[in-house]
Amino acid sequence: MWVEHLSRYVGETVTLRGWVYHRTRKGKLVFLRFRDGTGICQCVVFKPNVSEEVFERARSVTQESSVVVTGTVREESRAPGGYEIDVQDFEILHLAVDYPITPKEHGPDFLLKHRHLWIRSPRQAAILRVRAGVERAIRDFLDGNGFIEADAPILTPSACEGTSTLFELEYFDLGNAYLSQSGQLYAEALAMALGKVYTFGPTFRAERSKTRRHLTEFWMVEPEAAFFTLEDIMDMAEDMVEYIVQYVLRHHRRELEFLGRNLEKLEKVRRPFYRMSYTEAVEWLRQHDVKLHRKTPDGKEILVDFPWGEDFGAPQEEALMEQFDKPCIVHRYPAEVKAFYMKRDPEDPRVVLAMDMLAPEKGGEIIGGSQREDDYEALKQRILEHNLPLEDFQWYLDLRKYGSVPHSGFGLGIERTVRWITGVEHIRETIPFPRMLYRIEP
RNA sequence: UCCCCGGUAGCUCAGCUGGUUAGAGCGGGUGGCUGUUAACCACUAGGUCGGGGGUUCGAAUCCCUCCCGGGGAGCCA
Repeated sequence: MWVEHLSRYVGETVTLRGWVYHRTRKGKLVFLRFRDGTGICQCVVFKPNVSEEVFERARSVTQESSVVVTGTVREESRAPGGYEIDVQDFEILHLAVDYPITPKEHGPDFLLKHRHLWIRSPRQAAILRVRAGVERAIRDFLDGNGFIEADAPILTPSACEGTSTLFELEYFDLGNAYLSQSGQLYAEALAMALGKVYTFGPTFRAERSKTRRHLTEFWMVEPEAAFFTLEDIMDMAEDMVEYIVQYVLRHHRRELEFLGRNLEKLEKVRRPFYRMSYTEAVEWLRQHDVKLHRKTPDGKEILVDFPWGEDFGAPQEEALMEQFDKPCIVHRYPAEVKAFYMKRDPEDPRVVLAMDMLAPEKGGEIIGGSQREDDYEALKQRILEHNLPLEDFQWYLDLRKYGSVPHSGFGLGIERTVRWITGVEHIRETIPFPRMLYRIEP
């Protein structure tokens, strides 16, 4: 018997097992806010209706004690949720002593130190339910479109996107290994075996970033498909994000409402999304006088017109997105600012066939993807240009040696997507146990 | 790595232009109340004012330094 099914049992006597979320005492009445993970319901203990011992137990029970409640379900407009339990019997399984998180305000440091308890609060539980919904929607969409889930390794021998952001560890007698920062290279090999694949798992970046958009451990889904071009992968990314948002609206409306999310804005997330090339985006930034902070060699800060060739930072992306009410894909970035494996645009060798999807409402970058370089010599050249150890990439070059085909893929960050859809400000609330620059516990 | 902000009761904060025994609300405890929604009322316990050093007759308050946290930049999903 769970709280979520309570409305089916009006007039009946039920037994609920769970925790005391809140208690109010009022003379001969005790109100208990009871939660069991599926929902919250109010239990009323009225002294004349129960034994002396039961009333005393209810009166003295503490927040987050585990309890068994037996009583009659009734509709009651004064109760939060519309239903309440008229208690006949009340048993304490375990009395919680000095539960630290009260219904009042707390600071982020305190809450994060108690993350193992913080997740019991209704707001955190709602966010984690939406997260589960986002993950379910992703698998639903990809499985339904013929993509095979194929997991990439987490322990890897080399870098994927450069060596500055890797967590390093010792791997027996074989030297250093690293925690994966992307499953993409393996996804490419899997796509050559299975056609359309996706990897889904945790990834790790040893970036020293301290913002509300960064975690050192985050989850990413990375679809990769043989014979897909940049255009194909952009269409698919739009399809998938539309599906995720509409799925969550359908299945987690209650949680989104509880979180205070503006649902009308999410309803608008329908294809087609906006699209512009990097070059068009630069023109827009210049026309709208969005400048770039630059440091001169003598350390002075100056403002300059946004130069073609520079990568966008968060301030530029935010300025660009203010005009849009749904996501926008920016494509064809300068080759210099992007990863070595991205294919050059045959129509403009200065740019690569890459794309980022930016979410509106300060959602930021949620997707990064590209068409991959499929020519053996060109790829080898890029690896050398980026000063990467060729021997580590021999297997990856093999993919261009034995039946190379055009292929594309992208990575979608789960936490950033959950952050955007729920509207929570900080990414630390979108994963059960966040890993950040200065925080690894609990 | 760099820039900005902060650290006072279990929690959230006030006090900080130096001056007696350091305050409030919440939470805890005790008592009161049959409808509370973060209840209310009364009483009560609770503090090396982040650590170290310095200035001073006197430091929570000023200075130095270290530690911890928050926000942002860069980098990225």
